[in-house]
Amino acid sequence: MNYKIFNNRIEIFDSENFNIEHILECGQIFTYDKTEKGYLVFSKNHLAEIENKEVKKFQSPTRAQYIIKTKSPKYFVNFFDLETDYKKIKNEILALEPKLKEKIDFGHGIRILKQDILEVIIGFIISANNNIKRIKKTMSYIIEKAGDNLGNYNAFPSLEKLSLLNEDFFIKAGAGYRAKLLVKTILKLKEINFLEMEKLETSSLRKELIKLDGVGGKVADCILLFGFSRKDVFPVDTWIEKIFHYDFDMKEKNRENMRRILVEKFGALSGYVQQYAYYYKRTKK
DNA sequence: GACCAGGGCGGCC
DNA sequence: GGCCGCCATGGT
Repeated sequence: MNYKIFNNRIEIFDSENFNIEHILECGQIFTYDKTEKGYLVFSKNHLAEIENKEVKKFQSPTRAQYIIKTKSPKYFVNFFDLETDYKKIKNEILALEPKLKEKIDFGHGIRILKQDILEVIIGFIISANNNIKRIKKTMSYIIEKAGDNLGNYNAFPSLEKLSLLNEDFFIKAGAGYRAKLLVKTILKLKEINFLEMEKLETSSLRKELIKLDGVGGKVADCILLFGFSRKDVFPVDTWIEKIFHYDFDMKEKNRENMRRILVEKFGALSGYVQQYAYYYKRTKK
């Protein structure tokens, strides 16, 4: 993608394949805030401030569309997946299923973030039978109360710090009945070698993730997609279920069966398709 | 005051 | 194995 990297910022010139609202509001991340100028994004101990310059079409194409202000530009080049060619991905999806054009056009600026695995695991355990506003609120409570202060913001707590928190803390954070699941999983995570896990193929890794408390098939798929960057998964939630019945006019009721059908159809493109479909269904009107 | 939210779990058959 | 009721709680 067309971008330039400096020592304290990244400039983005491609508004067709990068739209910060599409990226952040498509439900893949819960650790961000909307501001007057744009967005603040938190990941591990890093912070990025994204400004939309809203360049008009008749203005010079040498002017940046977005400016990502950060002390960690290299980290966010990887985080925002800037080296992946999304135009190519969209064309491959359309070749497979032309019906998806409206959904891809609607969320054309989506990019699948490369998030920290620990944050994704915690976030998506909280996500079960929950809504995004409340998930965000719970996550920011955890960061605010348990993360190291780094000046004007806090880092996401390390596994060590998380393991010091009890069920009562997560209930206060608003996690509800998921609080005890979080405590159990955090304890299990301390025994896991993440580097070894990353070597596993998707189906084996999925089975390992499901062993964690609060992680079933759908949450495992989200962890695989957003944390392990595996694109050969298709998380089926209540919104995808609606699309499956309405847009695709299929009568299958079992989510596990829907998942199998969708992954079989879209293969290595599944994760991308899921994001375009989800964002469209949840956002439009 | 229902109904819904990026579902998972345990009990029952 | 599949089905079903329950689970906390804020948003709408």
